[in-house]
Amino acid sequence: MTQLPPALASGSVEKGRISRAAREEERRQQVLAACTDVFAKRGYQAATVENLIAGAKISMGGFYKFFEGKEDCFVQVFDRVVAVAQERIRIAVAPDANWAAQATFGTRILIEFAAEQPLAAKIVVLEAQTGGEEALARYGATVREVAAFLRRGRDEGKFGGRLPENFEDSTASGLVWLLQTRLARGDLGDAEDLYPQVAKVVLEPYLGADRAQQVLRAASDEHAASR
Amino acid sequence: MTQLPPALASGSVEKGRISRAAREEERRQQVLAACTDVFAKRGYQAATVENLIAGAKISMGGFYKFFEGKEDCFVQVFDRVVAVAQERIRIAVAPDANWAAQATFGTRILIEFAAEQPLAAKIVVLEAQTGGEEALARYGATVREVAAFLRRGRDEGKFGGRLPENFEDSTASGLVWLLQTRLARGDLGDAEDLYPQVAKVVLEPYLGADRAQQVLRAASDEHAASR
Amino acid sequence: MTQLPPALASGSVEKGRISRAAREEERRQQVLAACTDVFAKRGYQAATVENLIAGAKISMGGFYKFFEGKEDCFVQVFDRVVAVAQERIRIAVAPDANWAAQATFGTRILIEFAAEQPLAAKIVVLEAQTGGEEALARYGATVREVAAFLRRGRDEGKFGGRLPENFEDSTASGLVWLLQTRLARGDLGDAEDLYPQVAKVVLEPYLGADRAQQVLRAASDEHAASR
Amino acid sequence: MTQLPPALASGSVEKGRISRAAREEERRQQVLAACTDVFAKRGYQAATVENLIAGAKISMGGFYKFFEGKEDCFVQVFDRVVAVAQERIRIAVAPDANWAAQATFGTRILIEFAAEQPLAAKIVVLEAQTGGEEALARYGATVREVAAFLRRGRDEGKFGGRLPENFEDSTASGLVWLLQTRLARGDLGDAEDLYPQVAKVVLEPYLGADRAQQVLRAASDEHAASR
DNA sequence: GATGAATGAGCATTCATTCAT
DNA sequence: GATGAATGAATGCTCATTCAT
Repeated sequence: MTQLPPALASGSVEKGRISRAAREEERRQQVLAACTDVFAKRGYQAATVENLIAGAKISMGGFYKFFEGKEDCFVQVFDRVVAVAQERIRIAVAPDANWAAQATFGTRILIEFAAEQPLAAKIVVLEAQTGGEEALARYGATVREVAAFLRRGRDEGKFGGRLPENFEDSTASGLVWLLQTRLARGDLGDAEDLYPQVAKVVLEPYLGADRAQQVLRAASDEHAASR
Repeated sequence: MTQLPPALASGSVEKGRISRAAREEERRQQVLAACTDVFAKRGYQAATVENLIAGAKISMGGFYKFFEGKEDCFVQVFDRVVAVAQERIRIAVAPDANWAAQATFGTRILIEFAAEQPLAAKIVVLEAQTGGEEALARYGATVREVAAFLRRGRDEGKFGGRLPENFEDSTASGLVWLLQTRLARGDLGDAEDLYPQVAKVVLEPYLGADRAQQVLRAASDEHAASR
Repeated sequence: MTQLPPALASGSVEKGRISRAAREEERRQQVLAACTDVFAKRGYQAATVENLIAGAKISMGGFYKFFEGKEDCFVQVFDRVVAVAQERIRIAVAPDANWAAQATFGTRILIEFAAEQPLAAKIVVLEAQTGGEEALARYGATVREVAAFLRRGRDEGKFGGRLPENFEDSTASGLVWLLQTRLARGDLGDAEDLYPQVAKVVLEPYLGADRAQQVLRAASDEHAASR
Repeated sequence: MTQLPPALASGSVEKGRISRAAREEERRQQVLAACTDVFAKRGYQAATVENLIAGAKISMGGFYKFFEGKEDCFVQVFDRVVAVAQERIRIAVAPDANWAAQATFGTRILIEFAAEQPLAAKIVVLEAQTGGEEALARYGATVREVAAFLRRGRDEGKFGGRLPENFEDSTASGLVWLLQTRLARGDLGDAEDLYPQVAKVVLEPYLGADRAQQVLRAASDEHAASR
């Protein structure tokens, strides 16, 4: 099943409260993870609430305690997947690194995430298209966030200036889709091979082929060394 | 409305029969085109049979004469879009040209097709994901066909050998998605800018950066000259 | 079952059309009549759509062809009952008669109607209270119509002037309720006894006790003579 | 909120027990009063148990300690409203007074009660119709009780003999409905005007117009004097 | 053959009631 | 004892498919 994020805050002392709140949060994450899988396997439209409660092992009433309805459930699932991915990147990427390093590393983390949790990735990329208005809005917002990051790359290299206006939007959604399609077929092992290819597509438009190559090689060495 | 392919064979002489068969085929194409738009605009799941018969201006009974059901309708729509695209490529691309030329030209045709008929493209790339088992199978088959063509590129350049097994599958679906996302936003005008970028992604892995550049430039010149 | 109104227009000649339109209208009236009974017997809230389709012998789909939903069904039932009662009164009461005669005769018709179709009466008086917003609005409008007629009685006698503003509203709903309660118990035979009592309550406030008595006696004689 | 009846017996001495039993009874009355309002405002069917516990400020478990279920809650609410009204009448009406005096005074008390607590009145007259079998039975029983009292008026005047068998049932429920409709519109101020009219309807059938008038005038004078 | 009215299985959602804590 | 989270049966409604005309 789609993995859980590690409980975030855990410094509390008082026992009873912890246990209650923590167990609730854990349950919530379990439910969201189970729903992620159900949505991913059946598709947003085809997944029935009955499928969801069967998958999450909650009752009908429990479902409507957690969520306002099926669409709300999907939106929360979507948000959780995005949040988990963002958290992973936040933890892994040095905030004071330069753009190229952040982009390279972020790409790697994303690919690894998608490789580990293809169903979660499917939610964000594919099912969001049929998950109702709210889900579409979230999808758009997420793509814009990624695009906004990429756009900062225009200041990095001499090639940024000549790019078309919406270039980053295409790159952002195209890349995620690339991952998704690939991983949905179960080729998780290829993720490692895929990474340089993807990173190259990200970097080249901004840095040019030569510097992109340099950056990638450097990152690769560093990664190998850190093992 | 999504455009019709020109009637294929038209060398027949006998008048009554022709007229009958031709009119039926024309009607069939009209219906499929109308259904393409309905599916694209509403999504496979949300489109009701009533929407389809309203869009195609046929009766309920007529619908079930043409199609076995809603899913069959979608599959036929899907097949028709693919067939039309293939026909266009078949007509445009010289069958005895080398692989690089075919790839370059085919890419251009595909991009132009998607730019002209974004709704049809949406059917193939997006809605096929929620169009039932059969549709998914066709989607997979289509991607594999494209991938099979690409794979022949491995014999062309010295770089093909080191590519991962499933490399072409990713490229195939990734590229189509790139188009779709871009065109769904209404940026039809950018298609022209998009083409070299896409073609580069297709050619480079097989030919290397330098020869890819050459091929593209040559194709571009030829295209400009043919105008 | 709650009785049907006689088909209204019947002078058409063309056979096919008549038959079609007439049968549809007849079916419609049958369905409304059956729904009237179901709503009356179970109450608006307790009646399920399944009860209604079982009672009207239509399918689920048929129900939603006829009605937008359960509330719409109730509103249409309500409107039909009111329309039938109004039609009866319109036919029976001479339009150029004076107010007292109209009131006397109208009261008789209403009582007879309620005696014949207690379930229909229950719809208008009781169930309308729990039949949703639209039904409540219709109820209010109907009561106001009756009240408006009664109010014209203020010009007839010397007593009208001293009546409180909302006097007619109370009288209107009170009287119908009186009928309903009485008839719901199955005492349909008493309707004959009830009539003079009710008419008296209607007339006295406007005409005074003496003239009310006169009018009633005259009406009674006329009615007896007409038999 | 619907008012509470004064605690009934209070002659106990022992402090702890009193306090315990009294507090429980007080709580019970508070809960019933709150539920009265919830049922009256939302209607029996629309009121959810959650609404009731929110209104009565008790817990879910508490609710099922007090009541067997929603219907039982409604029945108890109904019974309490009837009991309070009866208690008021019992206190106000001299038990050895003649029938006419009791009827006149009782009518006044009832009207005043309905004017003060329209929501409570709504429970008895309107919502009881949709409050389930038991509630309907109680409604019938209550109406019969009132009718039984009225029926004793047949011995009082020379007119009682010719009245139809079920005359009193109609009068009883009709009158209460008259009040309800009137008060539901918010015309609480009119209650004073309404009283003579209602009392007249009650008395006349038994005493005849003249004696009814006398009795009413006498009661009116007495009432004025007692102020 | 062609039509579109009729069918009814299936779905999302609500809420009275129970029972573990 | 008191609490309120969990349960799941029941309901209003949609829509793919059939079949009488």
